[in-house]
Amino acid sequence: MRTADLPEVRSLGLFESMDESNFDALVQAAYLQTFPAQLDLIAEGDPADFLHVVIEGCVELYARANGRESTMGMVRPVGTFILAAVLKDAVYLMSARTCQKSKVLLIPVEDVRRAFRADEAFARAIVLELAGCYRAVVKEHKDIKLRTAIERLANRLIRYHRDQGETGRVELPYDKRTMASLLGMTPENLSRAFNTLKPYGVDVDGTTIRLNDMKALNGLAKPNHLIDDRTT
Amino acid sequence: MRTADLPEVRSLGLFESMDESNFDALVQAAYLQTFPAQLDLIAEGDPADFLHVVIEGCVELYARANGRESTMGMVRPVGTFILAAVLKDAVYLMSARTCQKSKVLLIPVEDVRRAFRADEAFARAIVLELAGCYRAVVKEHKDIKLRTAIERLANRLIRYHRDQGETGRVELPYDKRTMASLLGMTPENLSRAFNTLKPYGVDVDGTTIRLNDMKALNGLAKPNHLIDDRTT
DNA sequence: TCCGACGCTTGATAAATATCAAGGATAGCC
DNA sequence: GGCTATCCTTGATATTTATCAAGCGTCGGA
Repeated sequence: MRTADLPEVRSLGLFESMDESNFDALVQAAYLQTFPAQLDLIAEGDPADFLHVVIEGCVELYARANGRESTMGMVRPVGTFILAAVLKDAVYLMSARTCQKSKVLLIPVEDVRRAFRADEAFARAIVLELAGCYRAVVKEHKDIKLRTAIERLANRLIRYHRDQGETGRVELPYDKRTMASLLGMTPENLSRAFNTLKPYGVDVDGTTIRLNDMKALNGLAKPNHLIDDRTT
Repeated sequence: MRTADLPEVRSLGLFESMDESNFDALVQAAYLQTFPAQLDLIAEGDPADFLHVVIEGCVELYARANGRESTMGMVRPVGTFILAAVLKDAVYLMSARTCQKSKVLLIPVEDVRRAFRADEAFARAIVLELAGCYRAVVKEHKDIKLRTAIERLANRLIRYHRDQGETGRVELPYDKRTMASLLGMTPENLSRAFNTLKPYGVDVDGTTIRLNDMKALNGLAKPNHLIDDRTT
């Protein structure tokens, strides 16, 4: 890795409490690479080789089965992916590809494990990151098992609205096809879901959504912090 | 905890590599309790107080939202639940109740965290358990996003069949209402799904299922080890 | 400027799944 | 034995979601 990138990486939650010498050793072995958009980084079924940390850009996690494909999640800075596979020394359960030009830190599995053993602060940070990812999937799973497609969309809009500062306008972070897959529906259905939400003050203009009646939208969506909050 | 139960607990994967004194301290603080069937152990939204380890019996994890309820998973010996909430010091995302009379080891959160800090072997065991739970949910999530209800049922039958020694007969481990919720469908739909599988050699007699044409069933189900294998 | 590719939308239809209502089997209990 | 509660199944129907096909708009390249 280039020394110019060191401070940036050092300040990430995952590494900031690490011992200096352990961090140096970890970084010595790691690669910080920039990938173009739409590039496949890993494929499900492959054995875990590197822990991936997204530094810039955005990475899509997706999975395939029976000829179908579904977006399982999106990783933005500063998030990791396939941490569980690395720790268990198992194969990847999901594939990953860049959505945009992205900078990714790649740390060989054996070095992650060595640092995990050697550095208590790193071990604790890893565990918190892992627990966070786990809880995120549980929430996704609750979302899809307990809500209809329209409720999922409504809640997602409310969530993005909050994330973006409650201005009455939401900018969709991904194209609609990706949004649809992430929400567990087809693109056609997403279009129709937006139409269904029109009476609740949801106006669509490309990737910009206006939310004109939060009260009505909240009434329909019934947001639940045990599903929609990302931080807890 | 009663001293009579000590060896049994000591031999669990989570504890067997622990230092003697650390194990003693942990066990000193823990409770081994037996609960009757259908008893609520924790409720989603409550702050994490104990790490739960199922020693005997069976515990159902479930969640509610918008007036709906869904079974999120089942924990059998020797599995833990709500480990992530304990480690993150957060609220539970799921509720839990016993399915049968069950023996559960309750370890106060602060003692788990202390042991995690003090004992490297315990920390590693915890991480492996957490990573395992995480991967299990990812698989559940893939199952529901990538398969139809009938495919989910077919694959579940194949999985139980393998677990039970491939005798051509499967004993359902839970009643059909619970199976339906676990598989993300209504009880009525489960009944119909069984009927749909009849031409594939699936014969239902109460909780006993005969699988008379594994080739046909496999052809329909297309099992995928990245979804159906529990160990990796 | 025109063209074509692409992403999105819409309509028509089909398939999957849920709901509501009723009926049967089974098991525990008096 | 008969009663009752519970669970499961079945049928009829409604709702939700997907599929297929076409059309519309935009954007970038020739």
